[in-house]
Amino acid sequence: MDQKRDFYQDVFQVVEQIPVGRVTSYGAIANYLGAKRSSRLVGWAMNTSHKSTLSIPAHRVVNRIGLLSGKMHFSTPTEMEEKLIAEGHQISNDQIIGFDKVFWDPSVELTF
DNA sequence: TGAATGACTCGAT
DNA sequence: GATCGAGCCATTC
Repeated sequence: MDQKRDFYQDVFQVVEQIPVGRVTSYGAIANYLGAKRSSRLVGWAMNTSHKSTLSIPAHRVVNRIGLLSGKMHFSTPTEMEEKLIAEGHQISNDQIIGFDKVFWDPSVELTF
């Protein structure tokens, strides 16, 4: 399992690379890792990230439509949108407004 | 060991 | 254009 942990480490590293005021999607991270089909694993990585001592800005990671699908996994269901709002984002109906504008694609920004 | 689940995504109807 | 179903990979019970 330790080897599999590297996958999480990579996910965490990518999430930490997300600049403030920008967000990305699980599929984008999975695609960057070369496994866009493993988007679910990214979600699991976020779940495990909460256990990690590292502070993973999981609130900057949403599904492909900018919906806060994982807000319910935070300490409080509103913590995710609260943090996003604190970074200057606008949330409407648990969805990020202008998601296309704030979308941050690691495979493009990091120019792998 | 086997089966079920999950913070997703894409394709088909 | 919108809705429904199947797929994929790793972890957990």
